[in-house]
Amino acid sequence: MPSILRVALPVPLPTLFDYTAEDVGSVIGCRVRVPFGRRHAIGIVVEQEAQATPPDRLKAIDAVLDATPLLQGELLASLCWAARYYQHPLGEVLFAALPAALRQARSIAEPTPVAVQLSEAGRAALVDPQRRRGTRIDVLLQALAALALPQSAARELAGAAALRSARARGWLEAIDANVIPDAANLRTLNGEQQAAVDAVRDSSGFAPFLLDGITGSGKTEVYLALARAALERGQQTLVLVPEIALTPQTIRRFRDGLGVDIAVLHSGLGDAERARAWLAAAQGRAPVVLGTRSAIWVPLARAGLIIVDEEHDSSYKQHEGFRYHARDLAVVRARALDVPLVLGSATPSLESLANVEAGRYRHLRLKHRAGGAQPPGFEVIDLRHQRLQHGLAAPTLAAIEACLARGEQALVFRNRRGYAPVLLCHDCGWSARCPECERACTLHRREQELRCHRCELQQRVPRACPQCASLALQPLGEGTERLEEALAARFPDTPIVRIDRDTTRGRRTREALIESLATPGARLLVGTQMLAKGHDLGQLTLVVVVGIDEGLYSVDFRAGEKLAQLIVQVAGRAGRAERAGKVVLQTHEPEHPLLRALITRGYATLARELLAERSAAQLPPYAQLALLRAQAPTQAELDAFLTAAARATLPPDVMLRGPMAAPLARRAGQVHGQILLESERRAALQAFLPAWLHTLRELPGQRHLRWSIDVDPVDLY
DNA sequence: AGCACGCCGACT
DNA sequence: GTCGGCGTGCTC
Repeated sequence: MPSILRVALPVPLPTLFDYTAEDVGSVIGCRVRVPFGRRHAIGIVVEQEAQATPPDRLKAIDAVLDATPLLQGELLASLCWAARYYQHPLGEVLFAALPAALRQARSIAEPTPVAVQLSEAGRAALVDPQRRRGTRIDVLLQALAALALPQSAARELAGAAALRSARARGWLEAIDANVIPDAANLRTLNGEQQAAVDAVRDSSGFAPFLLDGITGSGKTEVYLALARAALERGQQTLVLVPEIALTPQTIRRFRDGLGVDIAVLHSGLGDAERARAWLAAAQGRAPVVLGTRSAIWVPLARAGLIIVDEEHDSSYKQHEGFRYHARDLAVVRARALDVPLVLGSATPSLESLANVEAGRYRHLRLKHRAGGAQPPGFEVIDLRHQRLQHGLAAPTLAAIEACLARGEQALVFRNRRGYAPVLLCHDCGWSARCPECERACTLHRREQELRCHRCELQQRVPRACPQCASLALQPLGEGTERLEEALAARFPDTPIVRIDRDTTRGRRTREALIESLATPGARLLVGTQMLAKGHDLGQLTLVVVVGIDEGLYSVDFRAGEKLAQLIVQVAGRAGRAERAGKVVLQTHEPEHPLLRALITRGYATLARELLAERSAAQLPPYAQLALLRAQAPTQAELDAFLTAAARATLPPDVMLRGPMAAPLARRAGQVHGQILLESERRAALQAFLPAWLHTLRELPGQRHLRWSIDVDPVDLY
């Protein structure tokens, strides 16, 4: 019987397209090639109904491209849910979830084996007296004599060439990576860790947990034990980590801890590799999938557990196009898969803490540092009336000096790279701005460049002010480059390592730099966010945080939460078993309530206070937001659209604020504006949005206009 | 998003 | 006389 297929196509249209097909069987979730306008396109079937006499005017599909569905069951349902929730066209959502290699008509790459062991021939070769010893192949055979290795571990051990030639000689054979080798080396858990593991392991079905553990408390050990337990039940674990945390160090930790090959998904991967990891997960061959934000869309044939590490991290929110939040979707998927979910953080988001308060998540706490290290103490340095040397106060420098004199290591943290965030003319007030987006340009002195950190646009540094020809151009404020220079001048005999995006171009240099930190001895580190988490920085006993005042004065309602999280995360780098670390905070507002609360009462108490403020002000997580952003070449065109949008008839429990100018209202020759929708009830907002967006699409005069909707925006820019 | 159709300016 | 500018409209 012929059927009608409802097909999602990768176009920014909020509709599905219907086609006819003859005798295709069940093809929901399969890719199809279809005629579309005057061209052909690849789409995904999302609905199918048998119909003896299809209405004419429908075109027929060209071909079904998959024998088995690429997207199915729970994943397809979650994707449909996300498309509706984030108000994004389903076709684009489905294609965003597919690895690029599968978005085309190409057939699926043959999977490669994920673990290797010695074959019969390999065992014979091992004892063959004729065979040369001490070669890389020999090393490989010796290692495999003891136990099977994940392919990646074998490659790392002997090199790709040796692996290839050993396989060519028939000495190796592929085995199922789900065989759990004895190589897993899990550390013994302390009582708190064990209690957390037990709580999750004893849960059944969907069960969300907030694993709230201070830095150094060993959250990763808990993840490993849980993943191991899932492995023993023959189930898969999906682990999400923030962008900057997905390092070879992290991957190795999971692989060595579990003794299985880890399927890694991140942006740096080639199309083929990505497709292979994705398919391995889909077919249930990958026992553990580790990835960043987009890995939330991996299909899991035998799901057992989802883990979101550093769940407060804002890199889980996609900032353009399909603006989803991977942490929130982890909840959706865990529920649909009926598996436990562990959200881990030393500084949980207020959203997750509110879910704990509401009884929706269970709260697991790790209050002690593994190995008995002391938590660091805080010292606030009042910058008022102080003479600063390149942003550093005398007491700060004294603390650094004392630390170095003891032969210990200090970290100076500044969340701005470059030399100075602003270049200002002292005579006329001109400042260097990006010609594209009008933002202040950062001075990079070594390269003699002005760079825009938003659009990465580069200009030469002018010798004189372009406006008044004065030579009095002054760098204003300090970035990591300037701090490094100032510290090098002040402590000429101490080695200084700067770690930011400028000094770590290329993955390898960053790893090398960080590994060089492990050697003992006095040393100064200067760095950005990159240093705030994930890495083991060795022997720090002092952390100095520069530039926190910017966070205290920000208009963003989440600025306080973000600043507190940053300070706690950076502070977590300090201290070791024998000696408690110290954290120096420089500020012009030593009495600021947020700082006082954080230092005297700690993050948990501060978070509770911030939640009370959010509740009183009716802000998230106690209100739901959606932000309409629009841009046009002229103010008139923008205003016409936004005022028309604001005229909508609202349901009683949805509030509309605006139109208002966006922060950075003019950039790239475009005027930006926005409208904010608020509601106490998620359902009310969700019910209103589709109709509203429908009327927006119908509005006339959208020739030069671009607009988008952001459900649950993380920053209102 | 593509890709066509369509109606107005400077070129072999 | 045409090549091509991008405005506008459609895609089952």
